[in-house]
Amino acid sequence: MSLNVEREVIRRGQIVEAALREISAKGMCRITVESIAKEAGLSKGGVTYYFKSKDDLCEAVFNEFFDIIFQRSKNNMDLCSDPLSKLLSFGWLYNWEDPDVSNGYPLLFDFMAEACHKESYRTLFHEWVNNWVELLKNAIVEGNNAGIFNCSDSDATAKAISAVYHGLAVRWYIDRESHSTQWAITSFTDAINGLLTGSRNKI
Amino acid sequence: MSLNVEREVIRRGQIVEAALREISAKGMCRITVESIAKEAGLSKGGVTYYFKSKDDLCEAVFNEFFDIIFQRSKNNMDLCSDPLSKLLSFGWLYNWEDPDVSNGYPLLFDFMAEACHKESYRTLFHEWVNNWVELLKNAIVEGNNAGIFNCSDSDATAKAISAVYHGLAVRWYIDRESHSTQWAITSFTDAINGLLTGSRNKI
DNA sequence: ATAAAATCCGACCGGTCGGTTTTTTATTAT
DNA sequence: ATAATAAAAAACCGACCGGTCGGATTTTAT
Repeated sequence: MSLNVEREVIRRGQIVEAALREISAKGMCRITVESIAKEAGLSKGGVTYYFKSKDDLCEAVFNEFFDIIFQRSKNNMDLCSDPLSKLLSFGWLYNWEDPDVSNGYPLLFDFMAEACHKESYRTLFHEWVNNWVELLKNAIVEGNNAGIFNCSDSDATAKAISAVYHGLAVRWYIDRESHSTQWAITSFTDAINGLLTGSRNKI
Repeated sequence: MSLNVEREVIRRGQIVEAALREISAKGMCRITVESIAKEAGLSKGGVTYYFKSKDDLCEAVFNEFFDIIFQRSKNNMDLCSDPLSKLLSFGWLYNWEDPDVSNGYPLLFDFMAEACHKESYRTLFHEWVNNWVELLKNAIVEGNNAGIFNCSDSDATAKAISAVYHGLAVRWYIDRESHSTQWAITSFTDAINGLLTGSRNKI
């Protein structure tokens, strides 16, 4: 019995990871249940045994993906001690060598395109952003208490920081010839500084 | 003859606009040549007479879309006299009532998802961004000359401003309950200020 | 050892889509 | 008026996809 459960976990993991690679490589509307099965090393029937529909599987993929990125972000931030470097600890998301990164953006873009037409995807996105914002907010409040920042609206500021990172990442990923990693990091730093000291947080 | 040309221009316009509405409403992978034809008020054969493939048509749609947005941005900016308000003249892109806006984002997101897998889309994106950056760069240089700004790297700064706007727009559009228009505008203003005076432009 | 349950396979079905071809209708030129 | 040409509609085709299902195989329980 416990071996069955074990196997189920393993199989679902295999399938989700294969689907993740497939979506990232080809895009959601160009993949099939069969191509995922092949990538996972089993048959179409095998996949449908664990996921009752393609949509079902895709949702699992996105959940997994968001989880991975968030966990890594959190772990990375926890390595930093001072509040400002915590806010700047997302530089790893501009690292091409990292498979989570290079595979991640196509996935994220596909997800957002879908989110325009699917309520459930929008709420998932909302939750993901929210987790992220909470992380940033904690760092901001910490900085406020330490007298480094002086943010009266930590929530809005955190949301803006998160959004700014995203915007820079889009350009960095899609139009890489014109948007270097250095450009992204410098822009990120400068923009965050502006947000921390901006009109929203003036007394 | 010239009457035929006239008609062809009109028809192609009809079809492109119908396709634009369809893509925006349903997403690229859920529309068909037939649904576009229906929306345009003619038959499948009528559409393929003017566009030899679906891909062909989609490319025309994106070209049209990028053109519209850029032209409106430019016109709007030209209404402003001082450089700073020129940089801030993109507020209309956070206006739900505007159909170009509410229909535009799903289109843009679909486009970006596709761009991950299609070289030609990436170059189109590059050109679009570049046009936009030139616009911003002009305003920055103007501000430099007037002694209002002091940007040593107007290109990188312009790119960052453009990217920041984009990032805020994504959140504003997809997770609207948590990201108000006021939030977007304030964030935009503060971030731009940070970019204009940031480390990149320090002597 | 054997029954029962879980797992996996691959053929198949209904339906859809993009693209092509054929037919019909409208327009133009002589 | 009629032939010729262009435009639009309709019919059709081949390919593909998601989901189902019967059965083979493997694992677990008795």
